[in-house]
Amino acid sequence: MSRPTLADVARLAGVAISTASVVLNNKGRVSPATRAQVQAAAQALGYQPNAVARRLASRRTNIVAVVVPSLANPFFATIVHELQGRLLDAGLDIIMYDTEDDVQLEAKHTESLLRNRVDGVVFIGQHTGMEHPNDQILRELPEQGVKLVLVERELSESPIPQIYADKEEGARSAVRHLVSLGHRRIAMVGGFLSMGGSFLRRRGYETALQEAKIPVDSDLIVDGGFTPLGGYQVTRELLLRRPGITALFVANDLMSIGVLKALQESGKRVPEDVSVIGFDNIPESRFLNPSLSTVDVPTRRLGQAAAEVLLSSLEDKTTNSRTIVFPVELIIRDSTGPCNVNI
Amino acid sequence: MSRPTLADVARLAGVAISTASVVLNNKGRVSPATRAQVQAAAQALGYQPNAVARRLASRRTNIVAVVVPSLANPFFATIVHELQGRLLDAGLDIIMYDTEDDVQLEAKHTESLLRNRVDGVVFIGQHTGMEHPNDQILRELPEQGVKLVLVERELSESPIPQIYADKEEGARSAVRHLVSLGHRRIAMVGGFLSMGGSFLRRRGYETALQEAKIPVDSDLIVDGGFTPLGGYQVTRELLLRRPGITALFVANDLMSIGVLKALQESGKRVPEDVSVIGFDNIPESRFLNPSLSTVDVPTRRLGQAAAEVLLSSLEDKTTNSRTIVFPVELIIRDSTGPCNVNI
DNA sequence: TTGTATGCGTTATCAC
DNA sequence: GTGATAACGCATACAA
Repeated sequence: MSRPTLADVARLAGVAISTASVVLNNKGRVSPATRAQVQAAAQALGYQPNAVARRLASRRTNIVAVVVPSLANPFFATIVHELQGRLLDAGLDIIMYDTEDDVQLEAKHTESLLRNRVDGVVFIGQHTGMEHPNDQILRELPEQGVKLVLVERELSESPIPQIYADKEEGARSAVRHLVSLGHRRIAMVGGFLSMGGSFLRRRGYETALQEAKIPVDSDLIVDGGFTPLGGYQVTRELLLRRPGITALFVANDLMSIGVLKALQESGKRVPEDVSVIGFDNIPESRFLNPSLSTVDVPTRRLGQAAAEVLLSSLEDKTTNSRTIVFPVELIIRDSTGPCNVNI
Repeated sequence: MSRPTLADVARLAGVAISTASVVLNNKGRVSPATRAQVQAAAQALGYQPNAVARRLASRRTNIVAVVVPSLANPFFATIVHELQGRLLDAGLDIIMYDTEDDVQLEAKHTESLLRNRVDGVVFIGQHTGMEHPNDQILRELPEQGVKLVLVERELSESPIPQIYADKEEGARSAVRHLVSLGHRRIAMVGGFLSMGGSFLRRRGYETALQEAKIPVDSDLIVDGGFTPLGGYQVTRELLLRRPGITALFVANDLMSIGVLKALQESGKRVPEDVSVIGFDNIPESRFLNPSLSTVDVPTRRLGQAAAEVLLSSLEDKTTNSRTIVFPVELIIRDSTGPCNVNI
């Protein structure tokens, strides 16, 4: 037979459907006797409430959508991991949308999430420094009655809560660290530069250079696509074009792995000949050879904070719009050292 | 005003609700004229069908649940990434459950997915070599009318489709590679050994040793918890306890990073003094120092295959129970070399 | 081709 | 306390 419904439970318990509903939801006052009967009946039938029907009737889905650029990216996957834990704890269901870094897919998924009448949505992205094609869609979500939280994604002049790490300051302090070691020819390996992928980090990089009276040479800024292979290739190419560089600021640790390899293959010692500093502080950074200086990003806390903000936003009727910027920490290990080149 | 319903559309178009429904679902025959009217009305109102109501009425949710041990684990995250892409393409929604490697949570999530009346579920796990506490729950899912696919998780004597990589054979060939290089004191760094986390790899390891007439020394089998830090710690400890080992088979590449570090710190050269071979072939392995010999696991194809099997399983009424074992490939790089120790 | 009527499984608002 | 009963928004079998 098919799955038991509330009607089946009520019939077996000898009560009305509404009574059974009240009991199973711990709502109104019910006599202990009938309460026990209903619970026994539900137990006996192995009754599992139909969440779909419940949603339709209650006008609340208890679903939140999580929109993420790519689960294949450990940085985002970690955020999602933390995020979903809290959300699940709160009894919510999570519909996951992986946009695969595709703007069109993102828009499509937004429609889908709307059709699903989700109560809230967490949008994870990357600061681009420019208007994102889907920004307008995001702005409209609250009007549709959907609670929204942005993680690592900016939306200017908006009351929507935004949560992100202070990557600009992180980049600035990383580059200042290199400068303080005497480096002046400092390259930057970014990711998705044309799409603004490492926009804030680039701005921090440039700021730090300017503060040190070092001219910004856009020829020293290359795009490694955030992958080890990209970091490797782009560094090889950079080394040929600009053999004089003594330090690299790399926009994430994953790329740094490829960067270190390229350096090593070309006979450059790290940090004696060239210093390298990464970004993110992924678990493996500490164990690279040499261990990687980097900037620690509190990835997990980003996810936790997003969950908390959304949760409270879901409870309150108030449109609380707090924006949280997490500080970032410079981690100095063995891949950065004094500049040994006289200029 | 609230969101428009099908009734609103029908009213504006001057037709019956059912007609509007038929038009928007491309079902029965409708005259081009009314079709256009309905579409225009829907357009004008910005109508988005309510997926919840649709599900309740159609007795099909078009939702599939994905249950994964941990999204923080890149191996699983990659599988999920591939998986969800196909599923989303097929117009399905995905409810994600991260069990955080917790058996109880997994059981709880299974109830939740049942309440959601999902059409199908993809269970991702790890071969444990033993009965899993939740195995019984899995066996019952099909009875509830839920299509089920298992990825990297075994369920003995079951018609449920199972998809996994041939990790046992991979481990065997990895260890045989070490043996062919003259190694005899070969340690294994596994993960979650007590929970059977690297069960198949361990079996392959032992088989290869036995084939080479090398006695299995359980003292050489340690648990690194699948993390770089774990690999590092456990290797340091192993080196103290058993300085004579000349090769290590490591159950995943992530741990290998820590293993290499520990070796380097203790003055061992790789591969001159000690050979190391990993597992998974993650993108960074090629760029480690030295580049890591490993076993390539077609992670992405696992996800793709899971999607395809579930999709066809969702269409057919037939209980097609195909089990797919993906072959695995030995990748020899610079971290393995001839044994230079006379025994 | 189009419309009517019923049902999907709950929640929620009332009377009783 | 308890029980009818009306939504919830849509799909679908059937009638017209």
